[in-house]
Amino acid sequence: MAKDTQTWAIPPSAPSAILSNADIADRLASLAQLLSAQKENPYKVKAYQRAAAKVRTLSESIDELVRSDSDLTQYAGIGGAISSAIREIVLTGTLGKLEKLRSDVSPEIAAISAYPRLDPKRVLRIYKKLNISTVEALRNHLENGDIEKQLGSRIAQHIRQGLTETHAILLYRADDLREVVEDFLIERCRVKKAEAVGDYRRRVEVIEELNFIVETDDFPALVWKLERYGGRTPLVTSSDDEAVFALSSGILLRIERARKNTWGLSLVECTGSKAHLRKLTSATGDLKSLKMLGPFPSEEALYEKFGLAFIEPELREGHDEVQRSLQGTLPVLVTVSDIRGELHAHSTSSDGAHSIEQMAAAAKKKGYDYIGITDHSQSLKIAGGVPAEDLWKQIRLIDKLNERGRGIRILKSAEVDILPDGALDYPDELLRQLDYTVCSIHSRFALGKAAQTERILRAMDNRYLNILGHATGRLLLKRPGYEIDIERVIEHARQAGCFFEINSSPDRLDLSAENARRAAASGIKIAVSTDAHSTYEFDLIRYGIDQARRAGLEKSDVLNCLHWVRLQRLFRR
DNA sequence: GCCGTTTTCGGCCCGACTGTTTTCAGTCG
Repeated sequence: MAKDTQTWAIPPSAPSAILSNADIADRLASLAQLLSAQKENPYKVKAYQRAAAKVRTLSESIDELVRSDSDLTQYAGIGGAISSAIREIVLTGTLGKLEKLRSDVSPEIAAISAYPRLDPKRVLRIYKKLNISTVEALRNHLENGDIEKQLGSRIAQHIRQGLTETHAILLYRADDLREVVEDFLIERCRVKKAEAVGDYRRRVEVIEELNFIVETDDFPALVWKLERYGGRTPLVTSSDDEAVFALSSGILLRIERARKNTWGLSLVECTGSKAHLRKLTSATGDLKSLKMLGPFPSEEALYEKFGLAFIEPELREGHDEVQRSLQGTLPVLVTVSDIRGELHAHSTSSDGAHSIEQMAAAAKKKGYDYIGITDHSQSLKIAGGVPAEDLWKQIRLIDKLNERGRGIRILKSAEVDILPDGALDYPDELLRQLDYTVCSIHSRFALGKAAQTERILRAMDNRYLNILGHATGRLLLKRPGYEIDIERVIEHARQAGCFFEINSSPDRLDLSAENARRAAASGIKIAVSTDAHSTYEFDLIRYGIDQARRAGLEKSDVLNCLHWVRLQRLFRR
């Protein structure tokens, strides 16, 4: 459990006079917070928040940039006013506007501003509801579950993230961060080799710690340089060949020293989960003592030595992969290049950014054979849900487009809302005209587990339900999904001939790898879909494939690795 | 407050539903 105020151990060599990017970002975020509490123009509030987030991602030292008179408006989200504010922070150590606001607001809000990630409006709501007035009480009510019980999981999640010292990030953010840190290690720190390992390499969907192994002759010099990453990056712990830093972006950075002739061994040690490594050592013996048996310059060399087949990083979670590696029965994991088409994509007919023709052209460019257009159905007004009569027209339009032949088949479909009573959001005679459907829940998340499960089962009883979209509705780091009895849903899907999807949107990744593994174990094929709302989002398929691989899925487990002809048969119930 | 090749001003989703904080803020994609 994170402590209230954690003071990182900063060795005397650290450049403590220099403001870190995190220090600067915190002040901008605090200002945003107080402006929001004052009911300032919400776009101004957002502008400060965006600028704070931008500052957190930079590896350059903002402090140094200011002192060398660099132009900060080169960064997106930082304009004239915020650039001046940053200059003031760096050169005077304080921000007049922020200090003034702090002295103007109530003591409750002033106290909240020590936690820049908290939304003061939400906190004040909680204060009122629970009749409390301090951050300490807020923390207590969070820990004993009152906040979740009385104000819901979304608010509780927000408070939890606002009060804790480290802040997990989504995998796709970690991808950007990995690139920036790796560049810094190689270009600025001059390490001979660097490779990301740990959860990141296993493609875990939420990252709390970014791990690298590096090859370097001078580890202390590397630590010295990393302490200057982003102006100043606090060193949390260090030893002769390992160091942990607290990055501005909120997560920890762990650097471990590896050596050329045991690089493969280090990769294995630093990539697998604890459960995996426990099982692995039953085949290899204690990994630490393997150094004597080496060299192991590559993972392949190590696996070969112990008669193991190569275990893909995504599988190293401690399920049955070590055993299957020994038996030579590991799955051949699905890859992005196995995907033949997209089964979940939106167009301008509902809330997408591009037309059906543009989406089709982009899908073709990706080498796909088919693309299903799954615009929202009529009930989902907020997302421009397509009225029934318009869907009839869209069906005829797609028929025409397909007649003209564009080198890609456009599938007639819809993302059909599953209504609270389990009915589908279009009449059967219309659904019958579609090539297939994706059916999803977008409302009434709080029905309760039993009712929510029944709702889905009833929807599956409709023969026009083909794929259950984002089955649990989770949004990573924002809200847990609605509660369902996943075992019952999987069993019902199996009997009814329904399929699931892994929604590749980086904040959904729903089904989770765990649920996808269960579904596949029941013999149910899974669509790996992007839910693209623009042509750019087709590339998110990578994240869906990551999770599919973590679930151990092979090409034959994935619906959209099939030719349309084959798929068409599976969709007829 | 930031941004821009249709814009240097007027945008920056948004509209219906939910639920209990009884009058509107939070939420869904």
